[in-house]
Amino acid sequence: MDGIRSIRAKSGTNLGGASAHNRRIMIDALRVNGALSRADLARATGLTPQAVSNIIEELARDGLVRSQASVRKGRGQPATPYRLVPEGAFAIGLQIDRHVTRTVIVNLVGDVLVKMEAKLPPGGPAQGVVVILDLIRKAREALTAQAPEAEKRLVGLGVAMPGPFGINTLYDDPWMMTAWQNFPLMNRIAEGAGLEVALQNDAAAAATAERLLGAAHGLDHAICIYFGYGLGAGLILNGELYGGAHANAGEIGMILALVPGDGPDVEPLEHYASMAALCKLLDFDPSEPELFAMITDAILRGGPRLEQWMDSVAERLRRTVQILESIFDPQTIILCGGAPRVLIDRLVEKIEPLLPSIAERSRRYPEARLQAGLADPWSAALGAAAEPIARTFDPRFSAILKTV
Amino acid sequence: MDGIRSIRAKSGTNLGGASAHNRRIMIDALRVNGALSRADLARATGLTPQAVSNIIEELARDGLVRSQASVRKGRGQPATPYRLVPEGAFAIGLQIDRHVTRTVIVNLVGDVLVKMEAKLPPGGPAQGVVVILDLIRKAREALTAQAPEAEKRLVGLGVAMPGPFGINTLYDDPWMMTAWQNFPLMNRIAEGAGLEVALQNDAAAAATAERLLGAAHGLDHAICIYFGYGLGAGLILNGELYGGAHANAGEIGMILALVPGDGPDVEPLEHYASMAALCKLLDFDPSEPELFAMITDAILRGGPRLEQWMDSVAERLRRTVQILESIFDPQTIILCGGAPRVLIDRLVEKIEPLLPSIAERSRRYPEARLQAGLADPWSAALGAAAEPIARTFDPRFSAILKTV
DNA sequence: TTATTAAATCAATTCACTTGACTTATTAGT
DNA sequence: ACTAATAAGTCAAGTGAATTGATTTAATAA
Repeated sequence: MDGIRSIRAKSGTNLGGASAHNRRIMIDALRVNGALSRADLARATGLTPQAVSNIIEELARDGLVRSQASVRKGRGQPATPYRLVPEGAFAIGLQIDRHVTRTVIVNLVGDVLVKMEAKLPPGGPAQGVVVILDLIRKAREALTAQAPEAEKRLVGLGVAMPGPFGINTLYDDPWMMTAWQNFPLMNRIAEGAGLEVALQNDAAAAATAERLLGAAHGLDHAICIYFGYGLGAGLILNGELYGGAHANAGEIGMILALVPGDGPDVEPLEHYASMAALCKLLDFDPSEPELFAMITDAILRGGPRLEQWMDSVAERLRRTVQILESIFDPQTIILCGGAPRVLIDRLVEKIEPLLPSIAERSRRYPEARLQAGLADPWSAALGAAAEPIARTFDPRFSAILKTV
Repeated sequence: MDGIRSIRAKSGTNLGGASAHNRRIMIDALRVNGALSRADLARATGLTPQAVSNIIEELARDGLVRSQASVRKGRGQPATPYRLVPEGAFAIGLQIDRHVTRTVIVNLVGDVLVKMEAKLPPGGPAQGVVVILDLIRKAREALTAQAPEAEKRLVGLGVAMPGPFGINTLYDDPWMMTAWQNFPLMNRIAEGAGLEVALQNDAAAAATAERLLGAAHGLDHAICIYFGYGLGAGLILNGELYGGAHANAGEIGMILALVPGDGPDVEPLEHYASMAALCKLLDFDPSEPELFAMITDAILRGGPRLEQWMDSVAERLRRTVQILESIFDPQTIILCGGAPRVLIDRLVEKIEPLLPSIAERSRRYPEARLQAGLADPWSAALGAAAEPIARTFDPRFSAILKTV
């Protein structure tokens, strides 16, 4: 179809693109800095005070920002700070996991307003999608009960699923959800919900959440290692989530040998370091509703088998962190996950001390080389909800350009 | 100094930023597609024909593009294609290596017009900078002899040096050029040459060269593994070189254990896979002027020691490729280097077959998963020269924004 | 009390892209 | 050979968001 004219070019832009960008940086600045006056915004963004005034006025009219009491801070007319209005926008997040689906609704600042989950029937996507659409409907009803005007301000629906996408049989195993990926799920959900739908893998979603309201808040270069049922990484580069050429970037669970002593038939990292591996070790059923509590208990009880597993996982992750630092030179690396808090915290402890790398610079950031992030069964769903917010309001190159 | 106002915000933009971007995408489109009519450009970029007409007219006035004979291609008025004018801009590249410094001057389309090198005196940067400035002066004289108008059209001077930067003693070894990095070299060169100066590590420079005129031409997601005296990677993400938070991204030479069988005291990858390691193996003096010829001879002669070394390097790089594919999901990976052609080609051969990864998709690009790129002692210098061209003419997010 | 400083606005201007009508040059079809 | 259709490209007026420069407002310092 594009065989006739296969001209490769980037998109142009115009006044509208510039204007859209300026609106986004205002919202971004308020999100990162809390509350700022127009004069502050003008200085920080390089725009003229007049331009900022016009933009803020418009954003206020749209219900996205609001002034608060003016503050005297020295000579001169007192400044009127503006802040984001939490009820300015809402977004739905949906996580589709192996045995369960979860939905979350957040507002502009990332407050969670609705949380609901449902068991997925074993019949595969054709039956699953019915459950999913029903769950979304119920969540929206709950939202409307809390905030009657919210429906009008829904900016999108984000979906998080285990990756990688578009690869049918790399390893023919139950670790991947092949059937789900081949089903036209996004179309069905978009139709059913009447919203813009975007798909991310779990790790990317978790990174989106970390950036909106977690440890990566305001950072432009951060790597989030997502320790969930599988293992992945969300890459925040230049302030944006990086997806690679086919939206599968960050699949660190697929990495092979890492640890001294590994034999030639070593399996992918994910087969050692993941909740799936832990469930196998403890002989827990991953579909068990009380899984998180059971794992938390098991870790608190301790025991040699578990300690040994955590030590070996920590050793692999220590190597992984060193690789990621060498490759990305990030501000920080965040270990987060759809895993119990204790597990993430214990792993971060055990991964220290880190291996030498280029991140070992004399003048470090406020940020540590490695830190713990969100650890919650809901973190992927939360990240899915963060995606439409980020896509609508975060400054991004692609938001400036025309769509051809 | 910024303790008083520590407001974190992104820059805004205006008509000027949009306009600058549109000029850049025109040049980019012509670079990638060869020659295009205004109508083609309008369709490909999403701008109106009128806007394209104005921009092209201006670029032609500035001597950056030129029309060629019009072509009839069916019904309708024949199109007038435009192409880049090679003499529209020039840039100087400078490579500072352990024992030698090289300079290259290229034009807008990447033709090499001048190539010169000089031995670096052992006295360190204070004496080295004299040699360097003298070399640059001579190169410019040679340029003026060829193209009298070129001096006015010099857009900058790129410098390539071994990284990492800003890290004094990670490994205290002669592999790094600590003294050089602590010397205010860039200031001295900028003063001496009267040009904008930018610093990259060798691998980043090589990637810049691959993108301007090598295997990554027109690709937006490519990883260039640079096999030189050290080992590094240049990361082309979203069409731009990615430098990380501190310009040290891509230091894959620092990665530790990789290969099944490595012991716990494994050294960084670079100590196995690099020209430095090869020189050690063959007992060659790296400062030897005929080094490349000697290595080429040695490889053509073959021998068990060399084969074994290449096998082991190939095994490590195979793992590295699998890691990079898993992490970046790129369109392709390019093995290039300041190393003899035969070595690069033999390594690419030996690295095949690649390990399974997410890059193993059914519908591959035209591009292979792994391919050989530029292999030349001059490739880092060439890349250094490509940097100012890229910075001045390539579409980039930061080029749209105001400088605060 | 006055001068200084800073926030914020008003009104006019600018500039690059867009819009819509028009010209020019070629081929397809009768 | 003529006419209609198609496409490239231009002309001239219009648009919209940021800029410019003057002005107003409200605070503190001297």
